[in-house]
Amino acid sequence: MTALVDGQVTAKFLLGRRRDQMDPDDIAALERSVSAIRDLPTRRTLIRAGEPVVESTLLLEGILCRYMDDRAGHRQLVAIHVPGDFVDLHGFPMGRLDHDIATIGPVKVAVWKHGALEDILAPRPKLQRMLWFSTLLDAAMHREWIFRLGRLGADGRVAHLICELEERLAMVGLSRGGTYGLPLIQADLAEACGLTNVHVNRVLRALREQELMTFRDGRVTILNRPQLRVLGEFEPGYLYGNHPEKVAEALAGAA
Amino acid sequence: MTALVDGQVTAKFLLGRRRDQMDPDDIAALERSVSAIRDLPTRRTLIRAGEPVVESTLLLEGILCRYMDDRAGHRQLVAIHVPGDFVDLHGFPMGRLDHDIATIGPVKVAVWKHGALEDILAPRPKLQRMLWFSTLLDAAMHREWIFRLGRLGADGRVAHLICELEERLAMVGLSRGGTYGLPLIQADLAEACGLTNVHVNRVLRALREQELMTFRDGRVTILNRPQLRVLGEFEPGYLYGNHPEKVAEALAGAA
DNA sequence: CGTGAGCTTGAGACAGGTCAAGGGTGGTGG
DNA sequence: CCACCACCCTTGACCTGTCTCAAGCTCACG
Repeated sequence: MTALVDGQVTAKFLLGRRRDQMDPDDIAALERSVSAIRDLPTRRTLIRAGEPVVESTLLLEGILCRYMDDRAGHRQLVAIHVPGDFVDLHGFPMGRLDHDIATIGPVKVAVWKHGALEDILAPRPKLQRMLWFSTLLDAAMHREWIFRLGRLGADGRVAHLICELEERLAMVGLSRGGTYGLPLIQADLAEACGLTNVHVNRVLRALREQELMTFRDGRVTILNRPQLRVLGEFEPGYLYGNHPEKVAEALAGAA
Repeated sequence: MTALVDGQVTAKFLLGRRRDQMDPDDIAALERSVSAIRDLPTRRTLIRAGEPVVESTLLLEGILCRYMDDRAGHRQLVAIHVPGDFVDLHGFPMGRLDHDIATIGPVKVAVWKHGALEDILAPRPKLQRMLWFSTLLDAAMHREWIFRLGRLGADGRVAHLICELEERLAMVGLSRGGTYGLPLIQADLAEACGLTNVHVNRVLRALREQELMTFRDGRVTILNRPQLRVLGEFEPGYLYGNHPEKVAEALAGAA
């Protein structure tokens, strides 16, 4: 349990998206109804598929993932979450999840009991709309992942993911100048890209040799953003960022 | 413009899911606020990525798809829609879409102006929750498609899709006894499965020779449902059907 | 009866998987 | 302080699933 300054818990929620359109009273209501702040260790499963979920989780620090296992036990990541993401808000309207959620590194999260959400949302259709919107961002990213797996080769898949994470982390102030911390191992990248870890290793080498990017010791450095985006066929429109052109300029300037 | 008996437009919406939990007054409000019923021809693009969307579409008859193109112009389907699906409800909270929507065969749809939705949803948080839920079904299916593309081989991908469509069509009464109409061509299946049409053709032959299923002239016939589901690693939980065990029994009985 | 859209099959190429071995590094315990 | 171990990264050799290219077939329709 960590003490946080009032108004800080949701500080990154929808940041870079529509946070500026949120009603301050709605934000205050959300802040007031948090039921707990928790720290969780590395590689811990938070929620298992099928079990009833009675609370929802906003990621404050660290990286979480959602995944599904195939019969042989091989994991497919279906989402990677960064701070500010309302990770399992899907469980609120649905009542259970169809996949597992787990930490990758250590994380800090805030949780809301679904009952508390019910109470604050009933009289606040606009806030409910915002939460709805935030789950649709997940859906948009899911679609992009389908595209990534269905149409891109191994290099493109890795490049696309690295570009997406840069953009998302930049929105919440966690990526600057083309470099960001990413506490994944190569096997995690493989599970996100539908590849083997051996092949991800080769892809990373190729990207390094082409001087497009590096990924070492949990840190990504993008060396040639335009080329990396071409390789990954990355167009950030699906992230529904506030100021896509301004972000693009800022990033170009920083590179 | 087609005349429909009052109360029929949304008859399939959430059918087999949570339709029975919907408030009759909410349904009536939805019915009343329909702005048009339209018939659309084969292979027609309805909505293009990025353009502002001011109305949302409920599919009444036929099959629609959502897709994204890669740089070379190759299409990746990210969703296939069946009657009862509120296809582009995502555009209501989001304002625009990140992908295109097109018909496959001829379809009949109902459309709602977003303004009309705003009006009926403001005082109806429960209805808004239902619409939210329906978009999260799409997200759940997206996740399953990610799994399909990331972890299954060609046979499994096709098998999985065929099983999913059977289950979804059965929920709205359009699949019986393991057979259903599916007005796709092999190239559409390929675009949904991240494969080439040549390879889909070979996969279909293999599935036919193993007496698991056939697909000819726009009709699917499932010959060995248990084996097909094993091959596709298909578990219908992600479809959030009302009575998964009853559905399973009914289907087993019909086979 | 010709034409085109969709289906089918074959042969060869290649991306990525599989299996196997070795190397670096940090943590732990003797 | 060193030895060991676990975890992760790296590389090589070979294998296979899927793609590519190409040709022919079927059938509905004008």
